[in-house]
Amino acid sequence: MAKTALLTDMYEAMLGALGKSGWWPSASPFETIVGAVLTQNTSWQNVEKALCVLRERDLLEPGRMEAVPQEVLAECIRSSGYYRLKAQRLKNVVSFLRESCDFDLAALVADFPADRLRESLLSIKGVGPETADTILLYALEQPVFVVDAYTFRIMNRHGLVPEQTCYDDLQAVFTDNLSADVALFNEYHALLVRIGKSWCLKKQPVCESCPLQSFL
DNA sequence: CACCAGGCAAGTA
DNA sequence: TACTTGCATGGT
Repeated sequence: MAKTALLTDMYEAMLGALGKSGWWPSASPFETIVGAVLTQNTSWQNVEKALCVLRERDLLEPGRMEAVPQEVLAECIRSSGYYRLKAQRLKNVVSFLRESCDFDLAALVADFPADRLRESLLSIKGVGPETADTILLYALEQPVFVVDAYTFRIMNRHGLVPEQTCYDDLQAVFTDNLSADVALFNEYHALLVRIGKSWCLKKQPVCESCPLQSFL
């Protein structure tokens, strides 16, 4: 299929231009999950500050995050924006982890196939498709392709998907044409985000310096 | 000053 | 079903 070759060429172009990304930056799967919630519609720079505070307070561990009052948790993550909302969302996630696997993330993966696990994650208030897939790929190392606003912008901009493409359809473009490989999906999403940040794909035409220009 | 950032849920018509 | 709005800080 031609799309497979196109997607592979795009990947190689980005990797050649930017190099390996080394995602997800975190010390533990739980920290990755917390970061996934905090980065919802928020710059990673602001998320890092919140993660630093959580680390200092020794709260990047599910049992202690469960124990701390929500208002205290909210103050810790103030820099990440939507902080009252996200404190509630983190509490929801921690409750889910307690009830579903007693904080044993490996057991979570062992007990459910990835698609059932995705449904469970989506049932948590505050966990939508991107956050669920981010948790599955970067924290639980399942071969799930993460799609986000950058992915859509880039693919739409290059005429590869129509304007009103929904999350699942965009995700299918990748999963239907690439092998289900954790390392590949990890790096591919990371590269799309990094390209999206560096090359102004918002209003102007794609810059001449964009590694993806040749795919227009 | 305006605008954006690695979304999501709830409300409205 | 298909929009719209609230959530909120910090950088450019």
